[in-house]
Amino acid sequence: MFERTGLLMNFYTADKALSEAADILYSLTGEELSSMIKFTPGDPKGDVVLPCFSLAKSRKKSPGVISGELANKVSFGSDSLFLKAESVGGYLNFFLNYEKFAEGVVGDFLLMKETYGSLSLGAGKKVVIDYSSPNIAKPFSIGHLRSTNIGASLRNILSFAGYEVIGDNHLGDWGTQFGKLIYAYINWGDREKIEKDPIKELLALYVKFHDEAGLLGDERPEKGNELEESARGYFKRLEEGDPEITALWKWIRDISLKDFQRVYDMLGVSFEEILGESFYNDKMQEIIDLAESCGILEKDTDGSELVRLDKFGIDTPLLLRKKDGASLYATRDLAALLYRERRWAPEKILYVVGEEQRLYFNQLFETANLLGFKSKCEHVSFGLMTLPSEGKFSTRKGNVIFLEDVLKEAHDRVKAFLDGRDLDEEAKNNIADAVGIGAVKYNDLSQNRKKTVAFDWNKMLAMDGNSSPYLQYGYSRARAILRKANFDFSASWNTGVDLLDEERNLINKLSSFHMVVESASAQFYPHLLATWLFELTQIFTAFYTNVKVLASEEPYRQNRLMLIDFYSSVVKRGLALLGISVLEEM
RNA sequence: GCGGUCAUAGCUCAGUGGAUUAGAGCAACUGCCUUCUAAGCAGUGGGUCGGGGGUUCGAGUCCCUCUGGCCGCGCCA
Repeated sequence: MFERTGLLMNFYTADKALSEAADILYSLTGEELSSMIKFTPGDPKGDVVLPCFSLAKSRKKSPGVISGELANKVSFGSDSLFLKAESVGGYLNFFLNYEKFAEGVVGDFLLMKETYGSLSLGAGKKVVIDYSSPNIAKPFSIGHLRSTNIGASLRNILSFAGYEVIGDNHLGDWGTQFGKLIYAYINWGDREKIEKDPIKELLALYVKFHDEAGLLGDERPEKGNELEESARGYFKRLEEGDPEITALWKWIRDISLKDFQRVYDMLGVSFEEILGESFYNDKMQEIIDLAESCGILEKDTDGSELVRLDKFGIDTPLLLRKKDGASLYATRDLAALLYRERRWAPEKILYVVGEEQRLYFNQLFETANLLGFKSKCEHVSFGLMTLPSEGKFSTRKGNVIFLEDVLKEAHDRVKAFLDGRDLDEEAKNNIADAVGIGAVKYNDLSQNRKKTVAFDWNKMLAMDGNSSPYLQYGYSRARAILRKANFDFSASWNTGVDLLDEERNLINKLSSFHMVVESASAQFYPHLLATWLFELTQIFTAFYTNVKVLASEEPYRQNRLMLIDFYSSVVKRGLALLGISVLEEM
C-alpha cells in the first residue's frame, strides 16, 4: 500500500516473528495484521497495539485468550522491530525496538528527503478538481475563501498522493446574472466609474438592480417581475450572440478577471485551467440532444425542458432549458462534464462547492448517470460561512466582506505585531504576508469542512495556539538551529545511540506522515493534515524546549540535528500542502 | 411539510473502519527569558460527548426517536 514511504508499515507486515505466530494460530496474513495494528505513542503500556476484539468473533475465542496466546507464541529476535509483546485485557501491546525503528524511519527520510510522505496511491489516475469558481462581476468575498482554500489544498494533497490533478476554476461568467448586470449598466451605469473601481461599482449596480426589482426583502415578489424578465431577455440575447451585448459582457468579464487575479496572487492559488461557464456556450446543444436521445428530456407545458428524477427519490426535476430557451447552471455543468471526460478521462471529478448545493449536485450526478457519463463525481461540500450579526452573506443585499480586505487586515495586524522589531521594512512585509495569509488559510483549513463557520476577525487572525503562526514559528526555530550548527545535510544517522523521550516522540510522529496524507486525500479532509501538523509541532516544541541541541555532544548532536532537519522538512512540506509558506526567520 | 446536515469543557474545535483512563487551542489562575527565537514552555481548574431508547462483552463513534441550530426544496448560480 505504501510503496516507498511508510517504512513503519512495511516493518509491521514484514515482522517475521509476529506474522508467523499469527499465521500459525489464527491464519492471519501480514497485511491483515498491519491493518489491525495501531500506533499508541506516549502510552506507557506499549508503543504499538493490536486489539484482538475483531478476531474474537470470527475465531470464537475471547479477546483476552487471543492476545494471551499471541503473546506466548511470539518471540522477537534481535533484528526485529519489536522488543516484546504483552497481553493486557484483549490488547496485545508491543514495545518498539527504538534503535531499529529510528534507524528505519530516519533512513526513509534520508532516502526521500523533501518527498518524504508522498504516495503512489493515485499513480496513473487523473482527478479534476472544480474549485473557487467565483462569479464574475461580483466581489471576491470572504464567502469564496472556503472553496478556494479547500480546493487548492486538495489539489496539492492529491498531487502529493500521486494523482495527476487538474485544478479547474469554473468561473461563473454566464447566466441570468449577466442579464441583470447588463440591464443595470444600460440604465444606470457609468463606464468611467466602473473602470476606476470595477468590482465595487459593478456590485453597486447589482445591488441597485435587486433593490429596484424589489428583491431585497426576504419575501420573493410574485412571479413575472418586469426587471427580472428584461434581465432574462438580455441574457437570452447574450446567449444568441448579440454583438453589442457580447461586447459589454466581454468588457465586464475582462475587468473582473483582472481584479480576481490580484486576489489569487495574494493567496498564491493557481489552476491548471480557467474555463468559465461561457466556454461551454457552444457545447450545450449536444447535452440537450443527448438527453433527448436518452429519452429523459421532458417538455413542460410552459415550454421549459427538464429531467425528472423521482425514481431516485429526488422530487425536484432538473431544469435544462428555460421556457425562453436559454440555458441554466445545470446545462452548463453537464456540458463541462462532457468536455472534461473527453479531454482528460478523469477517474474522478470533485466539486468543491458549498453544502447548500447538495440537492443540486444530487440532481446533477443522477442526470449524468442517466446520460451515460463514466467519471465518478463527488460533491466535496463545506459549511457556509456566516456573519455573526446578519447571518448569511448576500451579494444581492451588498453585505459582503471582501476577501482582499481580510487579507490586507491580516497583513496589517502582523505588521503591527512586529512593531519595534529590529527588521527592515521588506523583511517585515514578507513576514506579514506569510503569517497573515497563512493565519487566514489555516483557520479555515484546520477545521472539518462540513461545519458552518461564523466569520470572526479575532479567530481568523489568531496568532497563537493552534494557528499557522505557531507552525511557522516552529519551522523558523528549527531552521535557526540548523543555521547556527552549520549542519551538514548529507550527514548520516548514528546508530546504537540511545534516545530521549522527546526524540522518540518526534520520530513516532514523523513516521506517520504518509498515513495522514493518505487519509486526508482519501476523505478530502485537509483538516486532518492541519491537525497532524499542529500535533507534530507541539512535539517538536517540547523537544526544542527540553533538549539543548547545539550544546549537546556527539554523536547525540548529529542525530538531533538530523531530527530537526527531518521535522523542518516535513512541516514545510505539510504547510505547503495547505498552501501556507514558511519563513527562515520570524 | 419533506429532505440534508450539525450538536463534545465558558468559547472555538480534534477525536481516522466501535476498544485500554474523552483530547487540543483560546479565555482564567500559577510559575519560567544571562543558555539554539517567550508568536514559546510547564502546571491548575473546567466535560453525565443535546435528551431518551436500542445493538454489543464494550458506544462520543453504529441504529431508532425526540429536541435545537443551519441549509435546501423548477425557470438564480
